[in-house]
Amino acid sequence: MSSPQQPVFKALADPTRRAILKRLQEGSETAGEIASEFPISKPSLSHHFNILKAADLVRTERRGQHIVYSLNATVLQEAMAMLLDIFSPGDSSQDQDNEESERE
Amino acid sequence: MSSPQQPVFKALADPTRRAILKRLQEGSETAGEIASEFPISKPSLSHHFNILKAADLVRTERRGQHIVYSLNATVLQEAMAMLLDIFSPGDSSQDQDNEESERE
DNA sequence: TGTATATTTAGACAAATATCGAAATAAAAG
DNA sequence: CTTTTATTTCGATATTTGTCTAAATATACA
Repeated sequence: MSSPQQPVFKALADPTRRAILKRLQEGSETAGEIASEFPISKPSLSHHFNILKAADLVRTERRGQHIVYSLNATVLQEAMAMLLDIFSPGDSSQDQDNEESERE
Repeated sequence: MSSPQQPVFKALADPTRRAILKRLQEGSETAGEIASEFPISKPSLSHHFNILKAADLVRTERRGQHIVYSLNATVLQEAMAMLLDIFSPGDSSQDQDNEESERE
């Protein structure tokens, strides 16, 4: 319960971080491997990792010198559930074409 | 195809804007009505409206002096679809407990 | 212990963002 | 045409964000 989604949506707002998540979906990777795939510096990536960790979107595991990052899909699902809730609150009847409720 | 989701996720990153979307889900409202529900100034709200419009998350309709805002649920659905794609790319079998990738 | 490799932290800086009050625009009403 | 009401645009400002280089920490290994 009590999912503080602010950090999750903040984390998802950056394209680099979304790309990291997508990459991690295909399998856990070390920080260095991820860094080698992006055109930004390792400290910058580390900064993004911190934001993803703060949002609980990724988990880390030390393996020798390496730190392995892996995806936490549960939080991603919760974020989706919250989006679902926005456009159909507590009900499954989503009316895609939101007709004009003429109330004054 | 070709959904430029950057502005959508940026728009969803702000709690005020998510609250606006949630409010609009319950029915279209004029700018003034929405503004009266939030503790920030009307120019600030107008700024948020612009961001939501740029992301195509809301539509507007002039009605006399008022401007009526309504939700565009389709774009919200597309954002969810993209989240879905992050944690299970092109497949529907979502494994909630992402154990250490025994897939290739 | 000392050196190499992997990753993070510290500090700085430019760009983006959220906010405001004041002024501008648009439509309605007198 | 002037005033009133609704909303946006303008200009300013403080905070947050993404990025960098340099330095620090942590582990492995000779």
